[in-house]
Amino acid sequence: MNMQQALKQHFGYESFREGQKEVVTSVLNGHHTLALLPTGTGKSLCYQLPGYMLKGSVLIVSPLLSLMQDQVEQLRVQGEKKAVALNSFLSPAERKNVLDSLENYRFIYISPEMLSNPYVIEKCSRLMISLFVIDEAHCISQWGYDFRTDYLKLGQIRKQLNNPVTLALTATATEQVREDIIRLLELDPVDEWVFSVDRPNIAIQVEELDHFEAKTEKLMNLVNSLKKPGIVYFTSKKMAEEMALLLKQQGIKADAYHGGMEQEQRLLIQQQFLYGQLDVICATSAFGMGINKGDIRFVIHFHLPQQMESYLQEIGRAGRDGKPSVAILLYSPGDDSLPLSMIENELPEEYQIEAYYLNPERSLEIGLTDVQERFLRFYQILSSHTAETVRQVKKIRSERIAYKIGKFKEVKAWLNSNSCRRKGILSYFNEKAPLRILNCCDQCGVNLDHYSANEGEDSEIPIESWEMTLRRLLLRK
DNA sequence: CGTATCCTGAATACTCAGGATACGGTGCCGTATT
Repeated sequence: MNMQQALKQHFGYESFREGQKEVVTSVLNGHHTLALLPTGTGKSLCYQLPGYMLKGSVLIVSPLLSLMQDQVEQLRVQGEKKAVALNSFLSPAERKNVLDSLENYRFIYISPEMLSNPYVIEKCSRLMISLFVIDEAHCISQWGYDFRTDYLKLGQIRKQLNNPVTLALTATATEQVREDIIRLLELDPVDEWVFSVDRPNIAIQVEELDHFEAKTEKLMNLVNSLKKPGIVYFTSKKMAEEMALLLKQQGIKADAYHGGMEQEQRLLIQQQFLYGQLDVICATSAFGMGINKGDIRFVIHFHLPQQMESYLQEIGRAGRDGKPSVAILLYSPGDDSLPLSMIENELPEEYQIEAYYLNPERSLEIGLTDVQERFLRFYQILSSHTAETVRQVKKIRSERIAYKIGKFKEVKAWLNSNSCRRKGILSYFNEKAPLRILNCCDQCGVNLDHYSANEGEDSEIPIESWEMTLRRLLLRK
């Protein structure tokens, strides 16, 4: 069966979307592949289709339990029964059952943490793996060095799994991050498929306000007037909750979503938003990965993102249906402080590094957070000499902090620039400037009235400029 | 670096100014061996 037939048979599609064919072909030819496809392109098809055409099982590393459950659920709906999520939702008995019969599954989803378990590696190494997939592969670079260090082990694990053909998928990765992914996974040689991250139907607006109160007031006005549904991003859980409450009091169907809430509650809010019972989600960065909602009309940032990648990923949740949408970033003096302090506080301080390695018996007294403790434990392996470990970990710490501050400074530079916002984002991802579009950004000119709830359903909001239309027509085959 | 909260001392006020302090995001996982 060829690709086209398989596509029709298993997914019911007649044709591929941009990028899918190239990625699938590369994988079927047995090449390690890194694919950067814009949000909403149907990345899962890139490994599911080969899964049907190749012999063996597809092993998919996924960052979130909810994502895995969703994917398995979706496969079941498509009629695929041989799919399983190997994670802590399984009881010990279920887990043993699955591990003892891995070859019966065509699609196996797993977390990097679970896949770091030696017993699990051993079981998987006996499996015929047709394809090893890293979904949301930017997590390797973004989380691997500190927050979820098991991501850094994937290169080693890949070898223990006998070097299976590997596909790394992401929607946001700069050239540097892509290099990082390839190096850490030890993919050599590799086919890279990089498609534009631009989303021309999303207008980009940045607005500076004099102080915090003005920013809050602006937010209220925007949420009241803009066409919904929409997402408002905050850096603080508390603020997300307070603003959700404030919006509710104004009669807006809003609610909060963050990592501190009960799993059940998070799921409920997500479902309500998905099915239109909620219009506005006030969320932290916990919200969004794997959210498949096409009609999100606005994404507002009430706090500054830590890096351009996060920003692009978050605004990319708007307008997946291709209809005009808007991304608005609000900031006021002093907004730098929160991201900067979070960067500084994430990793252990120098004295804590010393205390942890030099006086392990006293390490409980130095008040390490969960993340700090795991960071120190992970890098313990660096040297058999304690003093050397301390020296190296201090170095890793300061380099990592400097790197993250550098990333944040890029956000600031973008904010303070006087040129086209879209051009700024694209050049950050090494893309050339796009053709001039209408309703591009605050620098090029954008009329927010177009995005207001009062604007009629059928009103046309121009996106294409005449130059673009002309070029599109000329290029048509 | 800001905001929120709690405490203290002033002055004698059903308070208030100002200092000290804490806090701020993302998620996986049997720390026994099967």
